[in-house]
Amino acid sequence: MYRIGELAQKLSVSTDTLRYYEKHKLLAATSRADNGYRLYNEGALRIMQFIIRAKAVGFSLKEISGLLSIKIDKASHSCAEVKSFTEQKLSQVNNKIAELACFKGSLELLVAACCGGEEEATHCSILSALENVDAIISK
Amino acid sequence: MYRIGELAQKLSVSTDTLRYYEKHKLLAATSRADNGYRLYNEGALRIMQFIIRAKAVGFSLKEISGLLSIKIDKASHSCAEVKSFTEQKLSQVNNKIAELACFKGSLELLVAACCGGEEEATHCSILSALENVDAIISK
DNA sequence: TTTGACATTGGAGTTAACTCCAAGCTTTAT
DNA sequence: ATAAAGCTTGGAGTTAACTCCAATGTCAAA
Ligand SMILES: [Zn+2]
Ligand SMILES: [Zn+2]
Ligand SMILES: [Zn+2]
Ligand SMILES: [Zn+2]
Repeated sequence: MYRIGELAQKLSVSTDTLRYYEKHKLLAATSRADNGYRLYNEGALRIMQFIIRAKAVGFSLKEISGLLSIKIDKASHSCAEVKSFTEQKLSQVNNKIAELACFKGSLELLVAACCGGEEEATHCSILSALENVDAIISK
Repeated sequence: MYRIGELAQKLSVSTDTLRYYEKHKLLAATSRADNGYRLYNEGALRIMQFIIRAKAVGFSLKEISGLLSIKIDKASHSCAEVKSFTEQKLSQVNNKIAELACFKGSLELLVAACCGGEEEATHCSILSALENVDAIISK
């Protein structure tokens, strides 16, 4: 059994994070010592690793909570369910990427058009593009 | 001069947004009517358009605030300054895209490996990948 | 004249995932 | 004996950009 600090160090997270996850029903301590200290077993360690990996893939804690309840009782859930969950996440990620790609494109245009010199910004194409609807397109 | 509701409608933003921007020093009303109503002139309209365009390009309100103070006194600032500001933003956007691309790649692997069938999720490759460090890589 | 639309203010609520804090235990080392 | 390190709790603070609210005032139309 690990005390909270040991588990935290093993996983490179903070003890606050562990307590936060407990408060938010993601992972409770396995038991408590006589003095009230939280104690975690290997199972808890593996669940934390699950959570950390799911986060690394982009799932939110709320979504991970959903995944955990499926994982706890796999027999009551189907592959279809898990896959559609994952596909939904993927499509969210794709949407965000598209939005950022749009930002990226605009910013690249702005950067390319600006001379970047040390003179006064009175003629700066970046500022005029933001002032003037078609400043970049019309060039 | 526009009242707040007129300007909001013209720009497709909420009146709350306009008041919020005022509170946060992005754009104050040009003046006040005798009854205390905010009044905005064409200059204010153009500044709002600047803000909206800058947002569309990915700048945060805080960053836009910086851009506005440059824009107000262009002669005291250089193209170099504006360009580096924009390049910084671009690099932030690129970092975010890279992170999301990483999520995307992992999620696609997960989705591809799962059969998506209606049977029990006991054998689901997505769940095992999240449980087991190398579940996907080892396949 | 009374409704309805519009405006004012200050301040609270939202979301996510922590992070920090104070006040107070327990344990271990010196 | 005491100090350091670790643990407990509840609760507040953080960030971004709004959004919503209540209580109240203004103005035009029917
Ligand atoms: Zn220039
Ligand atoms: Zn320039
Ligand atoms: Zn399957
Ligand atoms: Zn599956």
